[in-house]
This record gives sequence, C-alpha cells and structure tokens, in this order.
Amino acid sequence: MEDHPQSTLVDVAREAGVSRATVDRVINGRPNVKAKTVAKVRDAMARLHYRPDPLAAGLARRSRHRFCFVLPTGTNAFMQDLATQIATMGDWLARNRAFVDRVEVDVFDPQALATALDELPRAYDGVAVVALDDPLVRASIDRLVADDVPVVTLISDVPASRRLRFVGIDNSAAGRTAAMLLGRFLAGQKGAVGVLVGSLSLRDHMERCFGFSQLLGREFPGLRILPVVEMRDDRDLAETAVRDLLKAHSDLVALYNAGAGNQGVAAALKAARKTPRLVFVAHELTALSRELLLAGVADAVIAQNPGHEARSAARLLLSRGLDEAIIAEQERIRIDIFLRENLP
Amino acid sequence: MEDHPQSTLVDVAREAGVSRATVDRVINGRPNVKAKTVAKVRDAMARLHYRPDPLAAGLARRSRHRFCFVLPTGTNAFMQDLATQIATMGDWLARNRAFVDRVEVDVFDPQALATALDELPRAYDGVAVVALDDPLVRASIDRLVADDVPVVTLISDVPASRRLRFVGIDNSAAGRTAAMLLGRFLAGQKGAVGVLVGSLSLRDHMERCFGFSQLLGREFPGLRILPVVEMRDDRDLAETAVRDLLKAHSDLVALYNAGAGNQGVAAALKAARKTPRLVFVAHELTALSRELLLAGVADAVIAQNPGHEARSAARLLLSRGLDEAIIAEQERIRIDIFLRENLP
DNA sequence: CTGAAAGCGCTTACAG
DNA sequence: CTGAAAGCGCTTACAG
Repeated sequence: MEDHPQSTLVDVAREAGVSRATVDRVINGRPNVKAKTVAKVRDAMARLHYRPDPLAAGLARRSRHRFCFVLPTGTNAFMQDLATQIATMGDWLARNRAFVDRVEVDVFDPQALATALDELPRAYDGVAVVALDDPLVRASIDRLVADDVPVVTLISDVPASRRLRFVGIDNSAAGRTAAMLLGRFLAGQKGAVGVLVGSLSLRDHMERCFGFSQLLGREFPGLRILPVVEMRDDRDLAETAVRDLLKAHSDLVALYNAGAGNQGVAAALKAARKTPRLVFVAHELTALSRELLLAGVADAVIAQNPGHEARSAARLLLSRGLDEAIIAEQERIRIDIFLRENLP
Repeated sequence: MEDHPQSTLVDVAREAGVSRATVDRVINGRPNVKAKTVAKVRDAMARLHYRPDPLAAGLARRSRHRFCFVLPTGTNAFMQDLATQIATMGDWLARNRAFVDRVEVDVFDPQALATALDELPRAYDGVAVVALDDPLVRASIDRLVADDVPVVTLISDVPASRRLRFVGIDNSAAGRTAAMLLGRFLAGQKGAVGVLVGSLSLRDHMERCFGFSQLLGREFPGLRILPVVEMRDDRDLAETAVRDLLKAHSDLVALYNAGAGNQGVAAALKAARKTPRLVFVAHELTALSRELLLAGVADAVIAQNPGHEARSAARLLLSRGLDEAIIAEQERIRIDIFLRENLP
C-alpha cells in the first residue's frame, strides 16, 4: 500500500519563507510578485511535491457554475431522452456547485435559434446547444464566445463557429456504418435501397446520407440508392414516403432512415407485408426502435448515447470553469450499434 | 436564468435556534440529539431547502480514499489497456482526494489470487478485482467485505460473492451478439463454425460460448458449431488450433474467438488463403484487432470499454466512501460492436 | 443532550 | 511587492 502524503499551501509557505497569500499568487499566476520570490516558491513546491487542492480552492472562492442547455422543442423521443438525461445529472452537478437551465427552441428555424442564443444572459458560465449549421446561428455562437461564454455544440455541430468543442458522433461514419451493416445483411441480394432523412439542411442528417451513399456505392455495386426523401422527422410523412417507395420500386430490398419518424416507417412496412422482409436500419435507441429491433422489423439501430453526451457537455464546460484537465478518451462519443442481442 | 440560492448549515442553525454542531449531528444522523431538536432542525432544513455541501464536508473531514485494483499479470493487450486507463484517471482521482494502487496476480491461479486478496491491507477503502469464479476467490472477496472493505468485480464476475457490484458486460449477450453478426454475415451459407476460448473455466469466456451456441443453434440451423477449443489466450496455441480446424473441416466458413490470441488466429487465416474468406468475429478493441478490421480479416469485434470500466469501478467505490448516489445509467457497461466503419 | 471554538486547505480584501 | 486576518461551509474534539 503506497503512501500518498499531501503537502499543503501552508507547508509550501513555510518552506519558501513567505506568506500564504504569496504562495497563492504564484500558484494562480497572479501579478505583482518578484521574479525571485516566484522562483523561491516554485522551488519549495517542487521539493514538497505540492499539489493544490481544487476542492478547497472552490470552497474559498465560493465559485458556482451556471450552464444553459439549448434544445429543440418537440416530441422527438431522442430529444426527450436527452432532456431527461440533463435533468438526471442535476444532483451530481449540484454537488459540484453547478446548475443547469434548459431553453427550448424550434430546431428548424435558424432565426429563432439565433435570437434565443442572443438573448441568453451573459452571466452563464457555459452554454451547450443542439445547433443548426447556419450563418445566423454561427454568428450568435461566436457572439456568446466573444462575450466570454464558452459554448459546446451538442449532437449537431457548427464546425465553422468558435465553439469550444462538438459533443456528438461523426455522422458520416455513422452513415457508413449503417451502409455496411445493411449491405452485409443483404448479402448479395440486388435491388433498390430507400433513404429517408428529416431534412437535408440538418448537418447530421446530411452527413449520414453522404457516408451511407459513399460506402454503399463503393462496396455494394448490386444495390441502387434511390433519391433521398425528406420527411421532416414526421411520422405521417415518413409513412407516406415509405408507401410510395414500395409502390414505385418493386425491387426495394432495404430502407435506411437517417432521421426520426420510425413509427411511420414501421407502419408502412407492416402494411406492406413483403417477403422476404426488407432490411431496415434506423437511428437512435428509443422505446420504439428497441421494440422494432425485438420484433425483427428493424435489423440494426445506429445510436449515440444521450446520457453520455449530456454529461460530456457538462464536464467540458465545468473543466473550463475549474481550469482542470479532461480525460480525452472519456469525452469521445462513440457510434453505437445495437442489434436485438446487445440491447441494454 | 434561474436562481439557485444556497442556504448553509449556519442558516439552518439560526433558523432552528440551535448550534452548528447540532445541525451537523442531525444531518449526519449522529446520536445524542433529542427527538424534539431533530424535528426542529429538520423543519428548518426543509423551510430553507437546505442541501449540504459535500465538498466542504470532505474538506473538514480530511477524508482520503485509497483503492486497490487487482489485475492479472501478463501481456494481454486488453489488460494492458485497462492498466493504462487506471493510471490515466489518477489525476481526476487525486482531485477528489482518492488514490489507487495496483496489484498484479496470475489470473489462471485461483490460489494466488485468493492469497493476494487476503494479504491486502484492510486500510483500503475499496478494492476492484478482475476476478476468477472460484470458491477460494469467493471466500477471499467475502473476507474483504466482512472486514468492511467494499469490493467490485471487474471484467469477470464472482456472482455468488458479496461484492458490491460487477463492472463489466453481460457476456452471454456478447456471445449472442457475436453469433447474430456472424450468422447474418454468412447469409445462408452452410458449413462449420469454429469457436476458440482462453479457458472454459474463465466465467466470461464460458458465458460467451454459451450465448454464442445458444443463438447460433436457434437462428442459423445451417451452421454446425464445432467443439470449443481452449488455447489459454496464447497466440501460438491459437494459431495451431485454427490450422487444425482448417485442415479437419473443409467446410469451415466462420470463426469466433471468445478469448485473446487474435494474432495467432490471424496468422493461420492468412496462411490458409481461403476463398471466400472465412467470417471472423473477435473480442476487444486492441491495436491488433483494429488492424484486422481495417484489413478485412476480421468482420466484427465485440468489445467492452476498459476506460469506462476503470472509471465506473472508481466511481462506485468513491460513491460508497462519500455516501453519494450514482447515476445508474452511467455505470452500465455496454456491449460495443465495432466494424471497420465505426472504429473510434 | 448541546454549544463554543478551532480547524480543514485555500482565497480575498485590506494595509503597508 | 508582501503579509496578517477573516472567511468559504462543514466537522471535530472538548467542555458542560
């Protein structure tokens, strides 16, 4: 059992022959200390292997962290899950003197999102936003950052903005993953593949499509990708879209839904009663997609973990406020693949 | 922007008309307080929405947490990764006044592991152990727990023991997942399937085999599972095993390695140059398995995240020491599926 | 059964 | 440029 002796700031002060206030100045890089004194203190710190206690510092500073999470309105199951996860981490955050507010905005309206961001009190110590890649939104994010409010983008990125970081998955890779599974599950079958998205002006949906087409085209030449259908993540529009695809293409063998609205897709597939079943790959683990997987309607679900993403966003903002290092590996959001067998 | 006013213990003392020491007694359930006083304090706490500050409490208590992680010796890449991840969280732990030591033992020797556990200083505030499901080991774990040292099992469980919790994946489900992927990738092809493990007396390997056979037998009747080969996670033994399988079964179409030693499997597959390629599913994401995936030698890798597991074990032990709640969802270890396309 | 006082390791005015 | 003193929110002996 190893020893872990901790020397304190007082020990360093004594060793260096200065006061605690001076040691504090050196540790925190505050001004007005003679270079010679700085050196003395640094030496003492090194000799004693001093490691400051950030918890005590936080207490003395009475520091609090207020964060704001900006989420899209609506009943999308994934976003609801995300909201729940944010609420769930409240206790943990409170223990770290951190608090999060939530704001909801229409995700399909860049102007509304930009305004919401502009109206955010600059007293916030950090903002996490499910963004829209739009010049207006980008400008609003940059204004926040200019006002010294760190911003992380969540789920959907605005790469050109000055956000601290993007918390989400590589959506092109997610699309490629979907294509690989779908292609291999079809195993040589030839035919048409339908692709649905909420909107091609949503960066994440667009990137999934891109990755999907890219890989399918390269690896599975027997499969023909049909023109992408936008259905605004609406289950009725999705249902109609799938019905139309089935009607128009008798050789339809598979479906990839890069957006929400799986309820509609499932309804159309059920009504069609095609044999052999179409291969169907969807996104996000929800009560519904889980059911579809168990029922054998969906073959695979590509997912990201909203709990992980919420905590990661909070940790990043917190680490910024506390000036602490992060564990990079912990903040990498993975592309999850779920089959019926590895459902959590 | 919401307000988050915090009342302190002093506020509660004033409101209840008692001293801080008494409030402290009530908060922490210490004895020697009149029921009436307890009630007064409770009321005041409720009125002020008082929430104790665990960081300040930790400071005043000068509490430190010493944990010990007991890992298998050897050069197994996954275990090395686990060791690295444990080291990586040192900084974060230190900030929380926690420290971890590491002990290494031969994983194939129950007696050695039991002795190592018995010899662990009872001053530890928690132990995480990559266990062996053996009566000797179980008894040693139970002795630790009896001595008031909480234990979590890591990666491989001892379900009958009194361990606080198991940090790892559901290995039967992992085996089923492997079977599902392998079966679907074969897509109707008939033939023999080879299965390798390190040892059937390792609970995790055994459970993977079990899940694998169960699902393959049920869902893919065209595939014939060959008798399981034990190769002690040794690359040379693994290579020989695969060579033998290839020689003995001309209809071998797929391979599942539930253990380590993928290097040997890959070498044998390479030497055989069979067309069409065998479908090969392996476990754990390592430098090698990643390469095999990229090279198209392995079709899928079933994995667990050692960084997540190390942090989860530490969080569980820490939450025990601090008497704090955990976020259950965060401590669930997922069965990861990696294809070439979603490699991190 | 209860409280006054000192202290945990650091920071913050304030004085010089 | 530097230090003495008070304080962050809680706990710990000790006294009564």
